[in-house]
Amino acid sequence: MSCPLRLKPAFRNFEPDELAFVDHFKKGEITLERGATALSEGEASPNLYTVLRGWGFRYKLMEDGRRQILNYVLPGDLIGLQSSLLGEMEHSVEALSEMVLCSFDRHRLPELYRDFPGLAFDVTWLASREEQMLDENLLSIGRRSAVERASYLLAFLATRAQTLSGDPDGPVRIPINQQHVADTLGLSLVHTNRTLRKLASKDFIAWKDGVCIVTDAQALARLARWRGLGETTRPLI
Amino acid sequence: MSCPLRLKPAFRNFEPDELAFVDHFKKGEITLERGATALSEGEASPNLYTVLRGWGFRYKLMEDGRRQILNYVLPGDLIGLQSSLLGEMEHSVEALSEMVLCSFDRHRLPELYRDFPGLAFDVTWLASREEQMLDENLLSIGRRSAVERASYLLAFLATRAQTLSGDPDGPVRIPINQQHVADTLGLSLVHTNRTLRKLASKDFIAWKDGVCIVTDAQALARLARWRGLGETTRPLI
DNA sequence: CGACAAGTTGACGCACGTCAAGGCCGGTGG
DNA sequence: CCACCGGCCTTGACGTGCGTCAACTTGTCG
Repeated sequence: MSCPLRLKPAFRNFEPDELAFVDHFKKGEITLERGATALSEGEASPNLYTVLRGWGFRYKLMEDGRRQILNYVLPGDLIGLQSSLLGEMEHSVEALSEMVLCSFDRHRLPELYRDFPGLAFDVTWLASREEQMLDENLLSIGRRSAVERASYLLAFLATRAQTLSGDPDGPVRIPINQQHVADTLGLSLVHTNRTLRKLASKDFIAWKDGVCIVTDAQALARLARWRGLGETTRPLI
Repeated sequence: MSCPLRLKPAFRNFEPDELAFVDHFKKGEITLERGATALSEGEASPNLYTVLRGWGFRYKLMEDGRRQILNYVLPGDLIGLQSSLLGEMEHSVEALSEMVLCSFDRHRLPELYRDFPGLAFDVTWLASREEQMLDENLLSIGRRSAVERASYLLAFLATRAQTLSGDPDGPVRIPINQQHVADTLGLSLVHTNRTLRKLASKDFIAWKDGVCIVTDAQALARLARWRGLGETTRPLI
């Protein structure tokens, strides 16, 4: 049951015994429709997942309906770690496209830590990287203008997608709509639309069939004054 | 060299061999003045620290000087993990008061993972908790109004301080000024001041000698529509 | 005494939010 | 075949929360 993701250059190579354990640790695969909820705020999921295919997003809701998207999840990302460690999810995860998840039994996480320190290190690595992304996101929402924020977000997502696909240039298709962008940036839908139109008029992006096409990620990064991701190869559980 | 922090009820108990390793892992103690920088963006620090005493904050800067405070660090928090795992700090840490740090050699982290899975688990736990705090912070900046944001921040910091002190009520002294609040909330200094005055006029907080006194953390939490921290006892490295 | 850090307040402008309407498109049902 | 609908994007008009500029206060330190 070898994982097709492992072949990608973005991921680090594993030792045979590590691979054997991960296979063994794996419970099964789950397919989600676009719009389906992978994990819900408040639940104590028995599972931990690695995204194999598709896009999703993590978000929080307030009682009165205000929604904040915290980050996006792409293939190779680990989700549900919070509930595994802290007992309960404090955010939800929803699929943006059809999504395939690889599920693990969270009760066997101590086993992983006991027998495979290299993999345990990788779990921490992934958590730390998520933290780093959140830091940049916080800077963006707190201190960037609307145009800068939108530019940053799209450059960020395009870069992540490019790293995965291995094609650092060329247009990227991001399966989100403007409501997602608004809820990520902390802006209203109307103002988000006006902001995105500015980027579209410069031909940095385009909207088509309800998805965003990023045609010039570098220009967006420059506009946002964003340095880019310090990408090295990464682990995959 | 037993740590005075360990005696506090907020932290979990350790096994003797774990304690022995942590002692052994420990390189020394560092004292920082108020305003001193513990870690700098861009550097690859050879150290990992646990805060023993005092307050600090993590922040990022943009080239043009805009500053965003990401989170605050209190006793028991681990700092410098990013640089240990990902190679380089993407944020800085500055002391808000005199601060004592316990330093560890980051090159020995693999050793910790290899021989003490329980401690490795704890490191991940701390990273995951940090992520959870950032999530709430992001919701706050993205979706809460100025008054709600300020209320949330002060309730949050007061709660953390109370958990550490073991005194869940009573006034809390938070060693920050209004510029820190502004840079945390993503607001201007002037508007932050006006917002804080509203909270002060309701006697939820007071400013004195350049520090904030929180007198009614629960009222602040209610105002911010914040559910509070899901605090259990926590590990300490 | 001046210099500086930190809080406070008023006046004014702008970036953003809100309300409202309309267009485009694919899906569904008569 | 058209009628209707819902999801999504778009645009105009107008209001407001917050930013900016500027000045004053108070306390502390030299």
